[in-house]
Amino acid sequence: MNAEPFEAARHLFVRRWGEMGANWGISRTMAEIHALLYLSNRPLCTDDVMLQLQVSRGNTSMNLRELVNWGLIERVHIRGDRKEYFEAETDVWQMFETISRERRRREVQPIVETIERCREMIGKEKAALRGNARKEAEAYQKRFDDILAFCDMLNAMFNLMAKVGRSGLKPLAEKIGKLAK
Amino acid sequence: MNAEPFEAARHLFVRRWGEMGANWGISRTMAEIHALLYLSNRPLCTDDVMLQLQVSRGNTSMNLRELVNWGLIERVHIRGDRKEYFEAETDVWQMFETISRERRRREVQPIVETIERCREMIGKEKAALRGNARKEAEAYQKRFDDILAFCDMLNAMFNLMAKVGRSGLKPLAEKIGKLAK
DNA sequence: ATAAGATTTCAGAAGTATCTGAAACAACCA
DNA sequence: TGGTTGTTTCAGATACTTCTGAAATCTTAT
Repeated sequence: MNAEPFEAARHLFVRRWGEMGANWGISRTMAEIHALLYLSNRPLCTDDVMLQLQVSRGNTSMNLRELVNWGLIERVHIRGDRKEYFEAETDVWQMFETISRERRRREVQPIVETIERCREMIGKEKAALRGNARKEAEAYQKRFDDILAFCDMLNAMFNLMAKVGRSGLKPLAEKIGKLAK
Repeated sequence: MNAEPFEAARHLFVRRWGEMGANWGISRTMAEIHALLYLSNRPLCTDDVMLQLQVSRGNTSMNLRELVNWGLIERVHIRGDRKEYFEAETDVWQMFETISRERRRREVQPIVETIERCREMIGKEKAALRGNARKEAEAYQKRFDDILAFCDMLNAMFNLMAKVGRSGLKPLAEKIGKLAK
């Protein structure tokens, strides 16, 4: 029996996951490391990752740390071994919750704050305006408000999905039903 | 009255929208152009964009074309003017629908196909395996299946939101309720 | 203490993505 | 047809991101 019968499938998956990461603003290597750990049935150490992906120690170290910061993998210790090992979260709904929460906190929140600020800036000017200029101010406000409302709704949806999504559509429907009343 | 009372707010918004784009794998300039057009109450031409954002003609032309390809802006013609003008979609739910559909088609679909292929590769090997190796094959399949199931669910959610999201939570709840039955 | 093993850091190198500007092209007009 | 205006293209330049590797740091065992 081949010691690595799944190598081909794993390579394929790791490569694609890396490409996806690159498309979505996550470094290719970080995504590849994540894919590798997601598939692995045992914790891996820095050298395992270096060997599999052919990347440098420094790069591996930095990306592993970043993945730990994101909460997508954790450090685990193996008795009688001084090395640190890493293990990925394998519940995809938990992964979804983690990623969406982090990205919202890091990247969506600042935008929302900026847009609120933009809205206020227009609000202050509006009082002094008449006629066309006032109309324009209102149009600007509407555009900002539309985005803010959309963000609220999206946010609510993501929270709900993270909370009850894994158990299927039914509990989700009930929750939304209650919210919508 | 100042001809541009909203300049500050617009600049702020354009800058942030550009940063967001950069974070999410969309070129900063493309996102900035989109922001500019989203706020504008009239169609803008290439020179307007060049002037506002201080970017070259070539860059502007390429990014405008890309935005048209995405379906986020359209070309409009103004009578008696040979120049081409551009106008953004301003319905944020329509924007959401367009962006999520395009990104799924371009970026999620290939991953799903790859994972299905990975699953099959394992499936083929599995028949010949016994004991531990078989267990491992099943573990691999489970990981792939989990992601596929998650993608299906997410896909369904996005379709629903695109369809009924703009009218609030209530119709969404009803739709999901029906689906979940 | 100190030596060996493991990890982190970061300056500079390598690799990507994006942008510029000028030339080629296209559309229209007189 | 030739001239004018507007648009697209793309090779090379620039800017940005990611990676390497070796030195510094930390950790543990003796």
